[in-house]
Amino acid sequence: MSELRETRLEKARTLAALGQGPYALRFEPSHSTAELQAAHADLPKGEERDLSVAIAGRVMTRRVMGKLAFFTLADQSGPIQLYLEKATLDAASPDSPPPGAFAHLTSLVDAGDLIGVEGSLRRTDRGELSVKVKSWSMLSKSLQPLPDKWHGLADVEKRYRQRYLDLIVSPHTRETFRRRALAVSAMRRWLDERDFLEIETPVLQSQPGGADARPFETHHNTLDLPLTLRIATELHLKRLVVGGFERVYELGRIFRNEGVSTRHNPEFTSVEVYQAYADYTDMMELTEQLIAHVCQQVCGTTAISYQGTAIDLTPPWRRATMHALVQDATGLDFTTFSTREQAAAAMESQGLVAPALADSVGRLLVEAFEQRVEESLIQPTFVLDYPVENSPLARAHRSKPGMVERFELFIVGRETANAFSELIDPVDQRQRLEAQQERKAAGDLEAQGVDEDFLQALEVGMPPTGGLGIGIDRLVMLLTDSPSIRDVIAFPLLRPEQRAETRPEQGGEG
RNA sequence: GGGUCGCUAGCUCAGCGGUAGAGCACUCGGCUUUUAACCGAUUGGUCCUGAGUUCGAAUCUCAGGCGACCCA
Repeated sequence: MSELRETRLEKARTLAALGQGPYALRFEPSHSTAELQAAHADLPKGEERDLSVAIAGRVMTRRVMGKLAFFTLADQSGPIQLYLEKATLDAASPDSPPPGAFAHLTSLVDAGDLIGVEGSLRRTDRGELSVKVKSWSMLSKSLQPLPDKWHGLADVEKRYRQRYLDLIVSPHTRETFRRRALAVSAMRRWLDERDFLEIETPVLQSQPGGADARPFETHHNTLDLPLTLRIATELHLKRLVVGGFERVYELGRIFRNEGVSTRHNPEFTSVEVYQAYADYTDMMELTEQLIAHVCQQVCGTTAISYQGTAIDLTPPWRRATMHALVQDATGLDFTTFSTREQAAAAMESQGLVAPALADSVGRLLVEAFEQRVEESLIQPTFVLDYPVENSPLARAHRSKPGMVERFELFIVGRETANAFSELIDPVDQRQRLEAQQERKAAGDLEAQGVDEDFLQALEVGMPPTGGLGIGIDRLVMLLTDSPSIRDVIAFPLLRPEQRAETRPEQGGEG
């Protein structure tokens, strides 16, 4: 409450009068708490090491008992105990005005404050390595109380809205974002070492493309130009391959104007990788090597556990065609259907739904896959060979009519990566995009349009190329055992909270 | 878009028609080996918002807001 805040403001004023900020310019720690814990693990109970260390961090808990006090101070690396003795502190700071350095420390420092301390090391009789403090300084006064020290922040909404509090009190949350950073940097390093160049492509585009999704719309004022945020990086990265970059990638933010769920956030991160003179079988190898490497770097193993299920990411991974998987699960062999009606009737006989929007045998095959197979693919599985109708940017299969050379990677029942032997024939590509355009005109909001500039690039000649996209957020969910995508996005999209002061004035009736 | 559940003190929660509660945090007092410190005292509320039912609503009803989960 504001009374609590007022109390802390008063303490801040008192600190200022004592020459203690309360918002310091800088402090130079000599160690992190984890370094101290590691370096002095051998210090026996009740003994001291008379060296001088300086550490900075946030006061997490306070235990004051008369002329002795224990604080827990946490920096990024973790906690350490402060051993605060009145006699030691007062003797080391004789110039401190009454009632003395110890009293100032215990009465003006609250849980949540950032302080710096200098002192020696001591392991207490109870075995806790502690900094025996000789002097201290206020680095930043907190005006807000910390969440419950025992229960932490249990309210998920508060954890997302006030992620800073979640990070302060939840080591698990900190570890999740540390792992995310490790995963992203391991991925970049792996690609860089193999001569892939990361090249940034536009987020603002006049024509969205490269995926089936609804874009966010915006506007450029000076050019008076309607623009959309990118829904994929595909079409620009391919232009770069046309331009002669044989190995390119981009790891960055993608925006899709769709719903929010445990697996979807309107802005998310993908990496797309393109390798000239390669096909989708090369991309399968690249995918399993890359993801296994990242997993090894982040988790120290490729045999992990996700929500209680053991997942083995050690290559090689299972490969199966969509046809075979659907046949195993439903008994239906989609290669034998020549008309949509035939396929739909067969599906319905097996209790599957054949929606009207799925207007071809191929689209029904995908429907059957989604209804009966997808969620059962727990261990990493490459699902091969998709119908051409659903894959306007993938090249026709070398031996299977009506299919394209495409795979999606499924892990724990979720699509985690998507790759093609890229379509490089500009005439075929134009027909495919025009078919998309027709669907769009017929009301399919997610269908793609015809990107003339991209088609012109293809006409200049694009080498045979393998392309791959990986959903970083879903991969990080797997590597951090997180059940929701919001657990791996520091600031997930939420509706703005309606605050009292921003509420509209109560006026006339509705 | 549909369904279920939730929203009460700074935090974690109880209360489920009859004076708004507990633990922690805060404030004050005590305490030199604590680590959810302890002991004692105090303080703290738009019970998410609005309307309705009722002698009386945190509690029941309706509408709305925000969120979680499931489904599409």
